[in-house]
Amino acid sequence: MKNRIKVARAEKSYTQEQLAKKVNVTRQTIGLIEKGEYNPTLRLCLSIAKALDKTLDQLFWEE
Amino acid sequence: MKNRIKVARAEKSYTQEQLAKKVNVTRQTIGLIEKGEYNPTLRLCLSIAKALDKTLDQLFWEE
DNA sequence: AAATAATGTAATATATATAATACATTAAGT
DNA sequence: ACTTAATGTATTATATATATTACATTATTT
Repeated sequence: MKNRIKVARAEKSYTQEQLAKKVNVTRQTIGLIEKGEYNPTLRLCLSIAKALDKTLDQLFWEE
Repeated sequence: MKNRIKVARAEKSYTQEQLAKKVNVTRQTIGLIEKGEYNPTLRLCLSIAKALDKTLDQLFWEE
């Protein structure tokens, strides 16, 4: 489950913990999602996208 | 978890069962997702989008 | 109208996303 | 170098996505 969350988060200068708090998950969850080792739910993907001012496609779509 | 799967599926003239088979879930799962009562995983959202020749944003993004 | 296909829906079971806690490591600030 | 912030990672627990089975209802076809 590759994605571009890490870069988008860096653009906003958020720490994993800050983003986690914004989307109501733990820092660990953000960390694992960024590593691509997680298969997050749509609701969480939508929250993350909005928190980072991106769309789903910008973060999760490929090709 | 509102979405536009049902319309996109109709455009392709797929039954719920046909779509389910393409993305390796049960018909019930597709039905519940279409009704918006489900919070599917990203992997499944990606599979559905590809099966229907849409992007994530086209199916799941709002505003 | 009868038969069949498609969809709705409910109950229980299983797989897995996420939480909670904890400790280790790396990066940044002083 | 030392201190602290940020991130990596592992373990166990919990919540929930999905499967399975089954039956009901609605739409379609003949």
